[in-house]
Amino acid sequence: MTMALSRPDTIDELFERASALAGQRFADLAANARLPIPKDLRRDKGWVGMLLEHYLGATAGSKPIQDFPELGVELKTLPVDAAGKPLETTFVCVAPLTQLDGVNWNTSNVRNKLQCVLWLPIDGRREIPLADRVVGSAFIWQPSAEQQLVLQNDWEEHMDRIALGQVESISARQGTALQIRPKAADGSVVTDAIGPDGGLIKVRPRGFYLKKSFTEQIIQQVFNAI
DNA sequence: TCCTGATCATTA
DNA sequence: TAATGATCAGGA
Repeated sequence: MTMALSRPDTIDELFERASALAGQRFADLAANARLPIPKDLRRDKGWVGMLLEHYLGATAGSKPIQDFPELGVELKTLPVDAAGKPLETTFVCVAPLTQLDGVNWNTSNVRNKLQCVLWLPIDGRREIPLADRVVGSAFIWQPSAEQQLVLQNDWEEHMDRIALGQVESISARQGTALQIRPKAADGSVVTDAIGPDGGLIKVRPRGFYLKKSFTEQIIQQVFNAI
């Protein structure tokens, strides 16, 4: 099987290409891409995401923008168990910790990234060898008005705390759909943030993540529609 | 058993 | 360092 690796010109083309991956084993996809397949994901946590980006023609890069900016689409793999429940939270983007003037929900990176997402469920069961796991059925999601409101409320609460210098007291338990957690290579990585006294302090970088309960609802809503 | 906090690889 | 792609794994 040969896949085109160019950038898709339309959302339909992107969706068709993603749909064609359904049922395919990682071992075969990796072989066709001439990509070595690791034993497990312990030291290659982003391997599946990178593999599928390759097949879908996403631009490799580290820019804080959507995967398919001309289509306005963000690609997210979603590891699920046998019942189709998410096994992991979903990283959205890095949380801004300084220079918050003028930052609001409508211009936020979170809103931009989540406006239109091509979800690609994948078998994430650790008891299955990585090579034998398969890709699931892709679907495109745009948040409902209700979901947007939940996300906005969470985002605003988190950003309020950050602006008040309380970033270090933000727990992953906070937020209905959107949580804030550390996001770094290790404990040595630090960045500037607003401290309790209003000055700059050094903290572990933080990221916005979608909680499993939220992505589970997204999957359920698609399942119910079928 | 599940979730939070920690961590891994890569690129620019 | 900061962004991308995320999953790991111990403690609650």
